[in-house]
Amino acid sequence: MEECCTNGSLKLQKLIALSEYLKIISDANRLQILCLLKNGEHCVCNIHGALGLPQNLTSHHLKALRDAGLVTWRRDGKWVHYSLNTDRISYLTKLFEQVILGGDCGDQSIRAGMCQLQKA
Amino acid sequence: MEECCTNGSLKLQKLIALSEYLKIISDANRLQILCLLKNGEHCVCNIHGALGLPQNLTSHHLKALRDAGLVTWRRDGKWVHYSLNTDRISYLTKLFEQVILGGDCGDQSIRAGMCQLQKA
DNA sequence: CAATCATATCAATTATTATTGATATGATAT
DNA sequence: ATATCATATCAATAATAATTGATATGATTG
Repeated sequence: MEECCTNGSLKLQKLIALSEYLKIISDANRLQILCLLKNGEHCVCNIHGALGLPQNLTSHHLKALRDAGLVTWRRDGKWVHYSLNTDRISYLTKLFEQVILGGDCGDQSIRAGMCQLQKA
Repeated sequence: MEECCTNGSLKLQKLIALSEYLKIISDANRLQILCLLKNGEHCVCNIHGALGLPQNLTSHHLKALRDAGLVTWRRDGKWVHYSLNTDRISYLTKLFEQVILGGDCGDQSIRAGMCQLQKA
């Protein structure tokens, strides 16, 4: 049976995957980048201009988003344009719903309202 | 007009609030705690037992979740039982949807596909 | 009230991440 | 080819957060 808190269970794998994504998007600067990209693709210069971040820091955060697969990019002459990877955003959203909102933990070994130690 | 990337805008405030929540739940241990609490309230002993975490570390993470308002607790003799604050979870979910999925950035000063620097 | 149990707090350490400054790369224009 | 522009990378530092060990608190039991 699929369990929440058991080593190696599918639910735990999903939970850890979600945790990794959330670490990436929980940075306010990166979240702003994602938000900005909702209205279409932008070059790095626009992104760091809009957010008031130094260029290298912007690149650094974009790399994190790229590595997580949350954005894609294309080169256009001197410029590089970034876009949302909407498929990956959807996947992240699905994971969020499954882990945070989805049914109960599934761990039958621990029942609500019945403290294990209370029995002893 | 409500903007994404402008100082003090409502969207930015929401974005920062979301960022704070995500920092709390992006820790795998805390995410496991939340997941475990989906099947009802649990005492600290069950939580640290189920996750295999030391008692003090579990308390530490529970404090973070409490401070963020994501869980509530009640004392029951020697035990303390924690539960999800489902209202707050719903609010977090709403924020997530608004910031991540909601309409575009709203920042008219920067238009998709048109690099500011390109004009110069 | 002394002992014990469940939980919380605190200080110290370790680990992780963000930020900065300097430099490299890859493209275009002169 | 050289200069310049846009972006990326790298090393160093600064800032944050997780973990540990020791101790405190609050409740219960004998």
